[in-house]
Amino acid sequence: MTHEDWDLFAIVRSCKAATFTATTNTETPPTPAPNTTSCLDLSQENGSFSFPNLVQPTTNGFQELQHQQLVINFNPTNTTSTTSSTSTITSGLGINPNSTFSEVAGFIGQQQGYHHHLLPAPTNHTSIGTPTTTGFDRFQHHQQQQLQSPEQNQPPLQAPQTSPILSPTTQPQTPRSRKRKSHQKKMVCHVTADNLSSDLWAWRKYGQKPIKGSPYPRNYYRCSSCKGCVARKQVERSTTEPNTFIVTYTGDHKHAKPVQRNSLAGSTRTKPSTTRLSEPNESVTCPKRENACSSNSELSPMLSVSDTPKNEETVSAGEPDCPDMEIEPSENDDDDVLIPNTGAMSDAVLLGLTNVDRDGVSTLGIDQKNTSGSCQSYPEPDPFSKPGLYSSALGPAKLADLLDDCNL
DNA sequence: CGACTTTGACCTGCGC
DNA sequence: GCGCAGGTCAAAGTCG
Repeated sequence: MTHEDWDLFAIVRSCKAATFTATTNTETPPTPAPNTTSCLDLSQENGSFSFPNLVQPTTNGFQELQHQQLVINFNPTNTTSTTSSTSTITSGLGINPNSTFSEVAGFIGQQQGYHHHLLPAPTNHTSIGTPTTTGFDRFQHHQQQQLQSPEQNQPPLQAPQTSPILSPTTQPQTPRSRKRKSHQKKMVCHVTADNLSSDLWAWRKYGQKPIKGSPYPRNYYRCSSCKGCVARKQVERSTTEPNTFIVTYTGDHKHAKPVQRNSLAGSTRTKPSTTRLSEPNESVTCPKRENACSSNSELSPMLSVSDTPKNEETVSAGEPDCPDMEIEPSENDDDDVLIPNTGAMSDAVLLGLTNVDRDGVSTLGIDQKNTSGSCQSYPEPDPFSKPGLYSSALGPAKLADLLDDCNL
């Protein structure tokens, strides 16, 4: 398959439903039959599927946060704290923002059969049932909650600070802080290749490295919605579950969450066609950088997640975006603020990790660069790096073409 | 022209 | 201290 093909395929997939397997952990068993839900479907349910933004007229991230918080708040048992190693969070997949915990749980359960996600994992992993996009969002809120604990009911959503950017706390951004990521707070999400998604954030690839012990390279992305944004995302294919990708989010978004999926990302390549796949609220969309930054008010206090060394909190999201979220231990809780992204990433991205034949066969086709050490060669260029792939603002027409090309 | 991807080089943390 | 591996930078090239 050619590079092109792959790209197309990726794109197509990204437009198809996202399938999330609720793989619970790395040690997970065979990938459960994917719950196939199309993006469209998901978004249909009342903005469910965590595209609250898409559905609700949000002008900034606050509103979203607010309602998301609601979702999180309902969980009294949520013991996840910076110190605890386990917590259970359930959030609604396509759930009404005002939904109660039970509602949400029920919803998830019935909808995805993620019941098990509602239960704390036997291990130290935390399960979270979160739907798409918001797997991270929710997670984020969860964190926020934690942070806000006592003294603060501090309205995270409250008036945005004047300072365009960054909350003081989340401002590490020292030039080139090379702190070992492994020690940073991060969220690990396991998603299936089929899982497409809806990552509203705009990501820009800035590196790719072969990972020792894995035939698949790891791709590094940073948020491109806003210049100062330090949010990062790493995507790599699971060696044990070829069909599963491990997405790791680190850093903190310094701007409002885009309401529209990857809109722009500042790219001129992904020309939004006249008709967007997404919703109406474009005005609020993600921003071209300037806008985005200006509203970062929403940045709320993030919680440092877990610190239990070795005990990662696993957030199994019942949501497609992040069926399996793990909060990795971090040594430095202080400086690393974890920000959940919109959980899912586009299929294109995910798929990009490896070339996968249309029949699902992985072909390891990625350009590889070898920086130091183990060098593996990947025959083909990174498929999802092609312009327009990552940013998913494809117009229907274009999409149609692509689909056509893919014989889909 | 601006934003993106690619990719070699560089930097840093970590284990020995 | 050394070397490995992971993470990031930044120049070059591409694309719309």
